[in-house]
Amino acid sequence: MEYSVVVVDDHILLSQAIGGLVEAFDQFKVMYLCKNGQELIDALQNPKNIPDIVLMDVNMPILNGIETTAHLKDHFPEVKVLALSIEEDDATILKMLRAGAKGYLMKDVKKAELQEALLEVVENGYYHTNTVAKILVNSLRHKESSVLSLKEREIEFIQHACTEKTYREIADIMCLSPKTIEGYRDVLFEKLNLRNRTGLVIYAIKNKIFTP
Amino acid sequence: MEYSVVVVDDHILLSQAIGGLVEAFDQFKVMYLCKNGQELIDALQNPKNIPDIVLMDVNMPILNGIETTAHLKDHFPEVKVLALSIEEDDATILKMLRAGAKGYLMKDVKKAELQEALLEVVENGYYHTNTVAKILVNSLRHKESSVLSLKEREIEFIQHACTEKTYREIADIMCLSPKTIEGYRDVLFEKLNLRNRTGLVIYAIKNKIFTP
DNA sequence: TTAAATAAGGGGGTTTTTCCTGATGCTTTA
DNA sequence: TAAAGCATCAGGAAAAACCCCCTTATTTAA
Repeated sequence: MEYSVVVVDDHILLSQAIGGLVEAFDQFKVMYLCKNGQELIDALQNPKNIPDIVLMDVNMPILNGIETTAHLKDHFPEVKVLALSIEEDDATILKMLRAGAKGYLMKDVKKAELQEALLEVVENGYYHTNTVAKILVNSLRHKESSVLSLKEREIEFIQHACTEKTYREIADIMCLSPKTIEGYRDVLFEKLNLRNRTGLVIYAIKNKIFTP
Repeated sequence: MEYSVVVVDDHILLSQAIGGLVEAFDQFKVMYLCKNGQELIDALQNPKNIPDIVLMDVNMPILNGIETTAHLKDHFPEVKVLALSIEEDDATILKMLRAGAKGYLMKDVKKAELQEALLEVVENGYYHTNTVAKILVNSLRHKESSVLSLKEREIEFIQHACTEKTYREIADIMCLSPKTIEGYRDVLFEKLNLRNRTGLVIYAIKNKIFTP
């Protein structure tokens, strides 16, 4: 019995290449390729197009891997998502797993490991490398820290702080007193252990709160 | 006659997958794969390992695509480098071409275009997509602006400015007077049209002078 | 071989940021 | 219902950042 696989990746060359690898595995067969999450969801409207496994990239235009995975968990829970990405930061991996991915592979895995991961996922329902396991354990210790505990208004402020605006200007835009803005800043410095605005900017970019 | 190809990419799965695609082309054969520029250069010490074409990723640890390409231009000019990357920003593409790459492919090209590019490179010596051609034209108009006209010392300063250090601390590290550091800053603000340090940080990240 | 560009440094003043402590009112909750 | 939590705002001081205008060598280039 062959398991069916769909590859979702906005880089066509890569999805074709990865598809080629999967085809080479006896137990697996590529059904089709998608350029983004929306294409996949559209395709799944036809029950004939429902695969056993989706090999999903994380960064995609239109509908990214996280949103797409969450959608699949709700509407096609029988489809197993295996994330495959060059993103290595903890926050992204956690988001993906929380969205329902059964495993997370860095793109620097070897061919054999891809095959093993695919097999594990169809047979046991999940596959996690040591790296990912460590991140999971860590995330429990630091319990939902950093990004996840930031409030909406704070995130909005951070995004403005990543521009050339002064705090006074940010206050005007957010319709708050400059002193309130300074309060936000002070709380964030304390909470995130930062010394100054430059640190905040770097933090925001690292944690994808702001994208340059 | 078959042309020999070497794939250099730190993501093993990708280099294997791309290698698989290349193998499928009648006219081309994969000699071996490398995980970074250093591995490639080491391998080339043996004349038997010199390929016709190198398919080179840009972002790699140890020795990146730009440095590696520059080294090949000097030491193995007969080897044709075809860049293959997800990086799409003008500065990177220009650096790569200036380093001696014969073409630059985005990773979202189709299989057929990869084959065409490979053929063009061995037959005509170069292959450029419309996108890349446009960037080249543009770069002539804006003649070497921005990043390229920054001096070594300025770049070093910018990288420090992207941390939480104060200017005084940066001055100590760079063994310069704080006033000189302020001079660097003022010149950069003027040259790059910025208002404050935050702007400088964002500029640095956008232009890959600093990577968070 | 002058002139221009570059690199390093400085004086002094203004603005912004940073760091305190504390106050008000509103909502949640024990 | 009293306490606790939270968002909002304030005053003031000190530090850092920003801005302009300037000097002195050294190197480069016309």
